[in-house]
Parts: sequence; structure tokens; C-alpha cells
Amino acid sequence: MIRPNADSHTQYAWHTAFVTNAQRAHTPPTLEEVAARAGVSRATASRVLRGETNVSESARTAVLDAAKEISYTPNRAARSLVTGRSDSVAFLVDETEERMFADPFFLGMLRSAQVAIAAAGLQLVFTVTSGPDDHRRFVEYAAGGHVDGVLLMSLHGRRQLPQQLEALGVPTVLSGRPLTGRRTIYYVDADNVGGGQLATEHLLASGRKVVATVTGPQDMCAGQDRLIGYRKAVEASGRLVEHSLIADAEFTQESGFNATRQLLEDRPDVDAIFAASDLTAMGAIRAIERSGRRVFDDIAVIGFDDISEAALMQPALTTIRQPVADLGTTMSQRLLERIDGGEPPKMTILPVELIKRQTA
Amino acid sequence: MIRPNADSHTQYAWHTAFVTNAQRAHTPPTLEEVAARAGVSRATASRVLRGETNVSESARTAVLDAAKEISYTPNRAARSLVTGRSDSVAFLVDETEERMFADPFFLGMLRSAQVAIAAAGLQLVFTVTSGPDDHRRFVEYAAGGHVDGVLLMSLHGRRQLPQQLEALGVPTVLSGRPLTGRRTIYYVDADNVGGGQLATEHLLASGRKVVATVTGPQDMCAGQDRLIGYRKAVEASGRLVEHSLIADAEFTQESGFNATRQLLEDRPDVDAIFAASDLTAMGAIRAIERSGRRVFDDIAVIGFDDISEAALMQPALTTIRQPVADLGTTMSQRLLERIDGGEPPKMTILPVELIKRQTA
DNA sequence: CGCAAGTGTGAGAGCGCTCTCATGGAGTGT
DNA sequence: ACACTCCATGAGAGCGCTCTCACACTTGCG
Repeated sequence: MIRPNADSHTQYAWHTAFVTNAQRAHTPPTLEEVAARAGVSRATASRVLRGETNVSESARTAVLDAAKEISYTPNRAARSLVTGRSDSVAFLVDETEERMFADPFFLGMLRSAQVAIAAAGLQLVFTVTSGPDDHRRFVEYAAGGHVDGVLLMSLHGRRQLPQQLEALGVPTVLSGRPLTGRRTIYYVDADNVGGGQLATEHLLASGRKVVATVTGPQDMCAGQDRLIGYRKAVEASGRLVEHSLIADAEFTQESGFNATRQLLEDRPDVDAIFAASDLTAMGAIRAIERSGRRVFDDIAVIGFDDISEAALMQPALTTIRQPVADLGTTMSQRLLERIDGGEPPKMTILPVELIKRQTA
Repeated sequence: MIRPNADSHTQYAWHTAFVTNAQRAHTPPTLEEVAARAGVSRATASRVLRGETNVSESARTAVLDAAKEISYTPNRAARSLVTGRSDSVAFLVDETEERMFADPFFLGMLRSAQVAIAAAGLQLVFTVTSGPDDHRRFVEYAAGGHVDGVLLMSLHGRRQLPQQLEALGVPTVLSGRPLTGRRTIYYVDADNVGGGQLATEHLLASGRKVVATVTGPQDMCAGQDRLIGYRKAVEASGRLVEHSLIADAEFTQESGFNATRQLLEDRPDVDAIFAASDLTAMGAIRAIERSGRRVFDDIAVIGFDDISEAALMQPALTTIRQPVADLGTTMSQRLLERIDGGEPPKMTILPVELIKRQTA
């Protein structure tokens, strides 16, 4: 082992010391060295560095000084080995990378999670899975104790991933209400039902007569719930929910465009559309314009999400704002709390908000 | 330690076994257990699992079977502790999160890096730094041996981060030609000079007479080089490079809009614009339309990057395609090679490509 | 003044793995 | 048959840290 000047008490940080082997040049300082330099035992040095209080003031400063002098950073692997914690959490998106990166929602979640997790001193391991093979691999990986917890985004269908992870003792917090095992799973979600309702009520209240909806995918709770909200509002207004006013789409521009084109053919009398996402709404607007009608004047459109493009586009999109940053932050907080052994609320629904712009 | 059925040779995977303590329920199987079950020593089991060849066939299958039966996954922390490798690399973006998430370029890089790194069996630790404080913290972190290498994106100005990391023995690969230390730093970049030249030549060749450019930030090589390309092409055509045809901007829509508005006031005779990025081009187009002129008919516009919006917008944007996926993949490969002790080429410039659409 | 309780400290075990080195048995050459 | 190499294997050390436990030493109280 090459450890130059190990006992020469040089005042320079270890990494500026001369070394011969360029490849494996660096042997970072160990706790042992800090302890020796501070004149205490490894145990005491460890206590100081971990912030325990039952240490004398003199020992504390000696250790802190020594650590600083040699630029000591604890070796996470060693700590991890004994504590059984890895100080990292996985950010897992159950989508193809293509869709993950196409959707501003995920990016917003990644962003806020990154900030929250980094602030707690843990690292974010970023993972994308699509398909059962990936799931199995990830479960194995998590089982190996490589992450202390999982932030799980956008679970499709009735997949059992969260249950499996929890069974392995890996705390998991889900984004979006799960379709199964609602009792046992921790999740954070936006008020999708309330948002769908709010959007539809707004269209109705502004005097629109024939309010249609372009839905999201029905294998995800966000898609389901926003449609439920639409239904509720229509029924509350004393009307009948007409099947011909419900056009199925995904959370993409493309599918929104196609669904709306068909909708406008089937029901030329439509004068308002609640699109289940902003991307869908953008597709709907293109379809409306393509059909020769005018947005707002002929057909009002309201979206869902409030992605950044919504405010910038022409005309600016009226939409239901989802608190993406809050969602990510709350998920992270819940997870961190669970990792520390706490018992935060199992579910949290965050409120949404109507953002009135030019399309409705 | 709770380890139920430790020696009962149950055929069930360990994590389905009954356990009492809900909090720390799980003690994943260890190599020791695999070895015992296979009737070999820890050393031999380790050899098999690491894929060494000097093991008898009978031992190999016994170990593999045993590992499968108890769903064994090696503990990375333990391995890491002895090998000194962490099997993870950092994806570090030297920007505020805001800008990181606003720019499709970074997202594309993140995407391709994620795929490449995951394929190699390593994990991607995602980090965003802005400012010297963050840099210092990151250097400390990397010094602790927590990552085997760093993918560094978008280093601004003359920052010394890559040099520091290399000095610590942490292999680093940069995206974008560094402004300092070019000799010692590994980097991958697109042919920005060639791209700028190609774009400008295309405008000139299609009969445009007064070709302006809206630049990128001049504290980054991408901004500098694209401008150099513009200059080269203008000079090669036998014209003079006019200062009044160079409008300064950042890689954002907003700044592209403002710079172009000013440009059109100063030089109403402009009939073509090379914008240093697609976002800039989008801003430029808005400014052109706002001024009452028509894109292409009055003023041709060409961008740089070929972000996904470029193909979708109306009119579709002519641009220089940067091979983002290749860039990320190549960076990752270079880094992996270096981590394995190889000596890949220090610099790589990937070719760009003219994508002709409707604006030029 | 004696005993219990409290406080700071160090010795040492051990987390799960890799890797070196010694060993023994099979194969090869003379 | 003997020395030799070659190969599969296991024993055991040790990576850097945390944590338990025992030990001295103080302090408080009857």
C-alpha cells in the first residue's frame, strides 16, 4: 500500500502528496489516521464525526481539526457495511426512457426529488425500468441493500413492485394512487378527481353547453381519476354523461390530436374540451385549428398539469396546476421519514389549482 | 441477528421467510450461506460469482444453483470496501437545476448516459451543482471514493473541477471542449465549428445575401465555436464579417427573441439568420413574426441541436443535428474504459449533420 | 465516608466480501 | 518411480467503519 508521509504529520492534505503510481494513486485518509493525529481512539473519533454528544470538548476539537487537516471523508462503503444503510435512494420511473424524457411531469419530479434528497445528504440513484425483466432486476438490486428506499413513479396497471419492495424491507413511496393494495402502500398524489371536477365545472360555469373530455390512459389512476372528476361535474350540473363526448387518449400530444379529430367529427356541436393533460390539450388545440375552428371562440380548452409550455404557448393554455414540486418534495420527505424509522401518513393528496389563461 | 431457517435448507427464497421484526426484517443471504449450501468455501463461491474461469464445472453449477435458490445478491458495500470501487459514476451538471431541466440537450445526455451506464452494470448518481460551494462539496464527496468516475456536463468558464477530480484519481470525462487544460482533459464534443460553418454555408449557398448570427454564451466553448464556424464560412465566401450582423444571446428562447428584435432594427436588410441553438432559433422566429416578416420567404432561419420540438413546430425548423445520444454514449464508454484502466483517446469530436426542413 | 449512578473513553469484534497464499492431488516428463 | 508443474481449492487476513461492552473516573446522596 502506498501511503506517503503517513506518519510525517505533513500539514498538506493527503491528495496533494507525492505519489508514484498514477493509476491507484490515492489512498484516502482513514478514521484511524484521524484518531492517531488527534490522539484519541478510533471509537472517539467516530463519535465526534457522527455528531454524538457524549464526547469531551477537547476531544471534539482535536478530532475535528485533525479531520480537516487531512481532508478526511468517511468511506461510505465501510459505514454502509456495518450500519446496513447505503445513504442512497432510488428514483425509479416505470416507463421507457423515451416516455420518461418526453414528459415534463417526470422531469419536474426528478428535479424536486433530487433537491430534497441531496439536501438530506443522500444520493439519488436514477433508474428507468420498463417491463417485468427490468422489475425483477431492480428488485434483486434493491434486495442487495443498495438503496435505503425507493421513490417510485408512474406505476402502470396492477404491478406488484411496491409490495415486493416493501416485503423486502425497502421502504417505498409511490407517486400516484396505486390500483392495488391501497391499504398498505405509501403514496402521494395530486387531487386528480377534484382537478377534473374543477376543470369541467369551470367550462360549464362559463356557459359552455357541450363539454367533452379527452382522457388519459385508463390503466393509471391519474387517467381514471380525472375522468371521474369530469363525470362528477357533469352529473352535478344535472346533465347526462354522454359516451360520445368521451374520447380516449394517452398523455401525449399525438394521441390528443387524433382523439380530438375524431371527437370533432362525431360531435360537431362540442364547444368545450377538458383534456386530461397539457400535452393532450396541445394535441387537441392543433386538431381544433386544423378543423378550421377557433380555440376559445368556438371551443374552449382546458388542460391538466401546468407544464411550463402551457404559459408560453399561443394562446396561453388554461389548465389545472398540479403541484409538481410539492409532490416530489413530499414524497422525498415521507421516504426519508420512513427510512429513519418513522411512520408518516400513508397517503397524501395535494390540492390542485385552476390557472385561467386564454383558452377557457 | 434474526435469520430464520438459516440452516434448515428451505427451498424458499429468504425474503418470503417468516420474520418477526417488521423494521429490520431482512437479512439478505450472504456469500457464506451460498458457499455452505453449495458445499464449497467462500473463496470458491466468490470465484464462481465473479466469473473466474479456474473453477471446476461441478463447483460452478453447485454455487450457481445455491445462489439462485436463496436469491443471493452480492452486497455492494462489502465488495466496494475491499475492491476500492463503488460501481457507480456521477452524472454532474454544472448548472442550476432550473437550467438543467429547461434544456433538452442535458436531458438527452442524461438519457443516453443512464442507458450506457446501466448496461455496464453500474449505477448513475445524478448530481446538479451550481457555484463553488457545490463544487467543493462534490470534490470532497468524490474524494471519499463514492464514485469511480464522473461525467461532467457543461462546465462554465475556466473552472478547475476536472483537474481537481483527476488529481484525486477520479477519472472524469467532459462534455464540451474545455477552455483550459485541453491537453490533460478527456472530453467528447460535437463538431461545433463545422456545424456553424455548415449552417452558414447552407444559407449562403441558397442565395441569401445578408446572413446574420444570433450567438450562444461566449463563456462556453459551444457558444464560441459555433460563432467561429459562422465567421469561417462568411470569410470563405469572400465577404467581410460585419459586427452588426452578430447578435449576442444565450442558449434560451427569451434571449434569442430579444437579440433578434434588436438585430432586425439595426439591420433591416437581414435575409438569413444562423441561431446558435434551437431554443435561440425559436426565439428568433417569434421576433421575426412579431416584426411582420415571414420566416423563409423574408428571412431564412437555421438552428443548432435538433431538439425534438424542431421537427414538430410550424414551420418545421431547419437545423444542425447534434448527435446527442452518441455524445452521451461515447462519454460513458470512454469513462468506463478509463475506470477499467484503459487509455482511450483524450478527445473525440462527433460529426454534425444538416437537417433541411422548412425554415431555410 | 461509602456506594450507586453517571460520564467519557478505548479495546475489540465483526459487517460481507475479495484476494493472497499455502496445500494437496492430478498430470507430465525423464 | 520420482521430481516436477499445474490446477482447483480453502484458510485466513483485512478493507474502514460502527457499536457493544467494560473500564476508569467523577459526581451525588444518604
